[in-house]
Amino acid sequence: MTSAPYASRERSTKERILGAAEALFATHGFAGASLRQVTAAARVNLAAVNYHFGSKDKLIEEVFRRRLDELNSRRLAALAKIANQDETQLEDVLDAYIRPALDLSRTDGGAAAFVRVLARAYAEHNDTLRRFLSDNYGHVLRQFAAEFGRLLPGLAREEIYWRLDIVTGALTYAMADFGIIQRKSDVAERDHREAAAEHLIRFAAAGLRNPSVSNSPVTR
Amino acid sequence: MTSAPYASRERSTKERILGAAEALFATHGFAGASLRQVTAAARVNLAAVNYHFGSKDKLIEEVFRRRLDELNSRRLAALAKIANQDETQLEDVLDAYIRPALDLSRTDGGAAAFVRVLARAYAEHNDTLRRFLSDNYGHVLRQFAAEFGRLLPGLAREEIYWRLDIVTGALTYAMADFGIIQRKSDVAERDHREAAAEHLIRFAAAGLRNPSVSNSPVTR
DNA sequence: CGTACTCTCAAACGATCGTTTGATTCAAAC
DNA sequence: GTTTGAATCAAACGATCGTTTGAGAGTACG
Repeated sequence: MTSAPYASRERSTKERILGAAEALFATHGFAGASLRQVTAAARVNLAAVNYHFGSKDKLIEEVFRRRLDELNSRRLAALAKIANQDETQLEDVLDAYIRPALDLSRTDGGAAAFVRVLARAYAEHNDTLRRFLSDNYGHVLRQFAAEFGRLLPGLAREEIYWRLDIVTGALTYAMADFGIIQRKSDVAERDHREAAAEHLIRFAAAGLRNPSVSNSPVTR
Repeated sequence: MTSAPYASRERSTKERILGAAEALFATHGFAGASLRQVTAAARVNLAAVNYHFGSKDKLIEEVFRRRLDELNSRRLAALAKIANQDETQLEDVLDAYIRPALDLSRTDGGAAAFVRVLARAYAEHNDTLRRFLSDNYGHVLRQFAAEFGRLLPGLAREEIYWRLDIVTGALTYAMADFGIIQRKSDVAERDHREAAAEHLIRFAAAGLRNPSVSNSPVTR
């Protein structure tokens, strides 16, 4: 149980599988990446996946849980530093929401692939996977919504959620590097992400500060 | 060639395959939906796909081309009505960009599934598919960027593209119905989409109108 | 009629999929 | 030294995949 005879020679078998699966799922999708590809990339035996995780589906779940827990705790830690303080600006809360996500997408060591896995999970529209995300995500969203509501007292709670939803959409898109903006070859990945984060925060701040309209349709 | 003996009895075999493929690709992904599922749903023979389209990859391409051409022409038609006119508001251009996309996502008859296929295509991160989208999409984006630039003379062209990219992200997210906002059971699908479009347009207008900042980091 | 051609169909092809099996390796427990 | 049990391995399992085949149905044209 606690021995793990091979554990010290490098990263453990489980970790190598998780890393390889994360990268391959991001590139080829859950159905598109086979366990043979995963185990070959991780340089472990094919049977190791079913031995350590039970099945391919369980492996997918584990890939999610590992990164999502880290993202959630980073976001909440950043929020805790600024919540309910007088000098807190709207941009600070957006920063706490956006930057951990974009940071995760540029971490080396395999985490970069996760954001595309996450985006794909949304696209999969798999209800069980969706509920899994909602369960591990809902309380974070509620805490951010509360802080946004404090800084934007003129907006109804439902309006807050509408706008936060828009921000999340743009952020998800940016995380997956979907964008049409081609990073110039002389701009480092880090700088590009930083520019994306700043643009997104400023854009979102302006959108969130927009005064609420009563019930009229869009001005035409 | 022109006879098509079975064509008149219902929709053609090709059309039935395209419709079924669109729906199943959206639900299960390109790799996850098999040709046996597609042909069973379309009530055609398994070999019909390879006969009419050549391969599964060609079928995927055709699913895209059919809907993308329609979206592009609708957007350009809406833009042509308002471009380069004195009384045109920023919201009008956003409407021309956003509403055809959201309309397409609520059209019955199968088109609704396409938006999720489109979102998935982004997530797939397939370079050939990406280039295909860029080729059939780039000129539309440039025309919109030109009109936005006319209405926002204070913004550099690169800044326009950054912000338009953010709008596209939020729109893609909304099209796929990824949102965290749960549509209430007493709200019709149409009304929900309409509310999403209006929120998105207002939010994006505020974000676009935000004055450009020189080179300083985000206000903290 | 016969010929030509398009389309459909059942059946099978080889390849690859996720999973299971049973033997083997190796470190720790006794 | 023997036993124990976790971990790894090659090999095979049945199922399903995309694709191909060859025969047959149906229409149009001479």
